[in-house]
Amino acid sequence: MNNDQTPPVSNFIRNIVIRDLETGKHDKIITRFPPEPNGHLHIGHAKSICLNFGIAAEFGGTTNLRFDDTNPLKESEDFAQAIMADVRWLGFEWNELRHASDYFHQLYEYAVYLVKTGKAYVDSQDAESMRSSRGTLTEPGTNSPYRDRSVEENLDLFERMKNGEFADGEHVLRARIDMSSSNMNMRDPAIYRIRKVPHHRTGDEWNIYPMYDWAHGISDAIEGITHSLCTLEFEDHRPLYDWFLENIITDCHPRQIEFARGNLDFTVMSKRKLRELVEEGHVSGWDDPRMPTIAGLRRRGYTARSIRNFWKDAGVAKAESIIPMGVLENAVRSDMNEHAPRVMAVLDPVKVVLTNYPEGESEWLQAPSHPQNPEMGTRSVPLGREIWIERGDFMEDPPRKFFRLRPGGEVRLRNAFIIKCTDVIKDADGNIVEIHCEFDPESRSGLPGAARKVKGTIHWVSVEHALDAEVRLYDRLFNVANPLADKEKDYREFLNPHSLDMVQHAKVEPTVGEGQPGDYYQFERVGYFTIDEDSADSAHPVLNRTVSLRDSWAKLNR
RNA sequence: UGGGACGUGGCCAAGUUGGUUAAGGCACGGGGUUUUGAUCCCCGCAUUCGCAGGUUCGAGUCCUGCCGUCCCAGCCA
Repeated sequence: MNNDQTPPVSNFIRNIVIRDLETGKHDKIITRFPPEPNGHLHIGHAKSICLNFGIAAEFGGTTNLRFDDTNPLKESEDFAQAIMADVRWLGFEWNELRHASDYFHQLYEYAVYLVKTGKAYVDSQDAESMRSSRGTLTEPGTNSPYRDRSVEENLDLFERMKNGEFADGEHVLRARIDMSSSNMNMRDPAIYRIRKVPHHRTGDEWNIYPMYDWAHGISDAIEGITHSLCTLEFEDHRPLYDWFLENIITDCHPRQIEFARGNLDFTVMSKRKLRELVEEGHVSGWDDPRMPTIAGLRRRGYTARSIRNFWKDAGVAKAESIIPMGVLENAVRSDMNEHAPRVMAVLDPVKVVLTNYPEGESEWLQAPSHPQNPEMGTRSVPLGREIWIERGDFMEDPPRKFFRLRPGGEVRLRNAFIIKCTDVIKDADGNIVEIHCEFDPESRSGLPGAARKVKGTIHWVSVEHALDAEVRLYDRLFNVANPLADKEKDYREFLNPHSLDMVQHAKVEPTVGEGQPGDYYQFERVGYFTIDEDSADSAHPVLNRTVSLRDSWAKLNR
């Protein structure tokens, strides 16, 4: 299957980079991943991370992690720390850690330069006036009455803005470009606003903070970025990005290239909505295993490798797309199939008594940790007279093609021997409480008799030795593919009430007790499960279902 | 109804400066192996590239028109 060793996939950005290297425009590629520390990273950010770090690494270049921390109202060091942890967990290491705030002085000096060259002015209209004079999509804007202030006055005002002589909103520094531009971004965009609030890195040093457009391109130039990759909604900002770099003095002019975000169905991806889900308690936190956040996926059991492979498979292009959740699920299945040790666990247990097995005795069998990969070794699996099997693996009156246990029928116990159902014990209400079986000693794994063919093989766990586990069965967070499609209804109305199904007393093999949080297993015939961080007691582990196994039997019965 | 962008099979997506059989993955269908109805292995799956014209010996690749979808009117990023 796909893995990191797989050859790179062609895409238009990679082609541009290759060409720039061939033509000698650049001899080293430098990219950056520029998150705003105002929330947690999600699977969509992972696409950008894989792209930025991946493309630089492929061509021997480097990537900086740069926090776009220009809005102290929304940002915090906690988010920054979480973001760094997520990037590293995904498997990437930045060349340099930078912050837009590292450049606040340079950004300010460049702004002064812009004022001096007559290309920026202090506007003293209030926000409302600015909005109304900006025009509309089809009508040009009108010039601010303050647009033609003298350079001296602008310089004085801007400095006083910096010095904290004015209140928030009193003035704003604007670039003097073109109020009638068909591109709204060019209608004298604000480049500095007054915000008399402390910044998580610069404290109360500044009373003014640069806007994204001003800070971003210049930060790129300062760092010598060669290719500034961003998402499609910034396409309209490119003329501004270029205008700024053309109107200050710099010998570096990175190329901004836009690509489409990666959307997934059955979830929401906007930071605002994810925050709402957390703050309103619809999920347990940013790392709730149902969240599309990196932290959530990690806790769910997704491996970093599977996420990288997912984005590699999805590709990079400019067409907006929505990728089925099944594709992401397939990426973990594929990765875990290769690496997860196999183990047996019964989620919905019913007791089976092997009537011809000696009472009071038990034994330890050796079972392969991974049948297709002997190098993963074996583990010891205990077996006794009483075992748990999956309730669904027995039917009194089964439909056609049911290969599991039935009255009088035979089935193989995985890694053990063949058993035959001889009796079914029920309670007063007719519920099955116990199933009696006889085992065939000749059919033990390893013996010649094991070659005997029976139609089905089921998993089981020794009653005496079973660990009592809490298993959390996760499903999609929403019950519709696109929770935002319905304009009449709020996306929260589509939250899937069954996205978490807690199983309190699942029975698992003893081996699982040796695992640590983050370790994952394949529960044979069931799915892939990861030990949760809530797992404190090795005798009572807590496991999250990352994803189920493919189930063509269930599909057949749909 | 201003501007910017996108439209290749169910979902992604590759398609070098037009050259002739339209990659690959996922999904799907069929077959085989199998002590996981998993995995794995075969085979199949767009006479066609949003639509309509045009240029050309030849067009997904060029031109024209049309249709559809997305983004932009924060002192957010």
